[in-house]
Amino acid sequence: MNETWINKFKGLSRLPDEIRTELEEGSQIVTVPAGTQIFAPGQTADNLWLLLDGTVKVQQKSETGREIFLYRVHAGESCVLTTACMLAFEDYSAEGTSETDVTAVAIPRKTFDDLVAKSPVFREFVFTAYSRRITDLFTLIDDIVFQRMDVRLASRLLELADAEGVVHATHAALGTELGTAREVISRTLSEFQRRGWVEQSRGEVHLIGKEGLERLVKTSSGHG
Amino acid sequence: MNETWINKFKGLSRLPDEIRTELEEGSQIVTVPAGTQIFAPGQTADNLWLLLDGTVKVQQKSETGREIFLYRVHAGESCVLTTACMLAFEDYSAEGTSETDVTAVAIPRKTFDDLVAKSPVFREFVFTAYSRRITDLFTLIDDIVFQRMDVRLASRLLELADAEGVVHATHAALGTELGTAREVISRTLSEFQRRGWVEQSRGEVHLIGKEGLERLVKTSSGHG
DNA sequence: GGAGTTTGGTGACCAAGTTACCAAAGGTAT
DNA sequence: ATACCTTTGGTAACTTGGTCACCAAACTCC
Repeated sequence: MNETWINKFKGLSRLPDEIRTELEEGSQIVTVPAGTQIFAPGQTADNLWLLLDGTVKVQQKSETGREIFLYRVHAGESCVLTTACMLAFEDYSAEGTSETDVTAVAIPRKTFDDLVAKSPVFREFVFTAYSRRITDLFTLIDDIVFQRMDVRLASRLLELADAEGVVHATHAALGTELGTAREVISRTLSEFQRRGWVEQSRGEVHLIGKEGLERLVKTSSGHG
Repeated sequence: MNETWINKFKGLSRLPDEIRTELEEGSQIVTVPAGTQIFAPGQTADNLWLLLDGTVKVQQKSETGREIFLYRVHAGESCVLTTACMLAFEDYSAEGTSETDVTAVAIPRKTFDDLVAKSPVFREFVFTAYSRRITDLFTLIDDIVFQRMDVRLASRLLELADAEGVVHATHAALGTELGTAREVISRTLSEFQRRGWVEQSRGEVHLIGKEGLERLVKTSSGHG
């Protein structure tokens, strides 16, 4: 079982055998239930996490008590923000929480440091993860500044919908995801409902006209 | 001369002598005039730049043609975004331009990779730079989402003022810095003028009542 | 079933972004 | 100098989004 997880990570597939062994033996598979705080301000992170299963949501708490969603870490990705803490000894104000039950590989600082020193492939993997996060944040900033709320909400609903086209989230939660107020979500969802794109029930949004939402997103993002 | 620049970087002061030598001999001091594009989408970056003098402004161009300022690299800091490109072979949509004449140390990819492998101190320096940028971006997002424009403008004016308290920038330029429209800057500056905090002339804002601006910033940021 | 909590709805209001102009200041060619 | 163009800044009307205050319906827990 231990020999297979590395293949879940594209950037690690080219690792030479001896480094693979070191990585496998120097790390540990862990599981945490949904809703666990993985890292938080003031908390020392001693492991780099590579997600095998589940999702982790990273959000920023502002001093005024409000929150904004920054990004989501999926299976096959690394939660590189913990390394920021781990290696740079910097304070950060973001926190990570498991949204689902999560299985992950925990790589302790020592193994991490060792592998970065020894393996060019591992180095590249880590730097790629960093730069992906940075470019993701650029995209987020662009979105926040230049994109209309209705477009952002439509696109997020499409992302969050399950196989049945249902989004399990309260208006308040969607507000946090997009860094806006619950009222704005309520307003916008009413409008979507009026247009026949969604139906609502407590804690759920049913997408019954995905085409409309998709059209809104397509015509407004990019060069629309 | 070459032996002194390393001391400008706090994180590098603990470098052992042999690594210092390798860094000095494997890198090069370069100068570029104000207004030069240091890196840009689609352009390969082959060097990590450490700024000795001057400032570099990093901004994002959105597909709609608008721009938003992301951060400014000062002397004593590294322009780590180029490494993102360098190591991760990722597309990014941000571009860097020298705002002033700039002197920098250019570390070629090979030297960089070598030093990351060999030196724990250099490794920490690089990861610290990355995580500082990431946390800076978090702060920026927080600002954009939760802070009022007048507070953001006041704080930016105080940052950009020269020794005489004069900011040399057009309303449009300030708009780009803050990711807002020129009209909003004009409006807000008129209000600042009405309150006796600034005087304006073409391309310049004179801060004549810094206390007012500072008070506005202080009472509104953090727990105000 | 009653009390408290969570979730969603609404209206009024304010802040900020957009659109569409215009005017003033500066630069340039002749 | 003057006519022309470009850059910069001003303004009004309007739309979108965020805030505040309050209420009602739905769920939970005794």
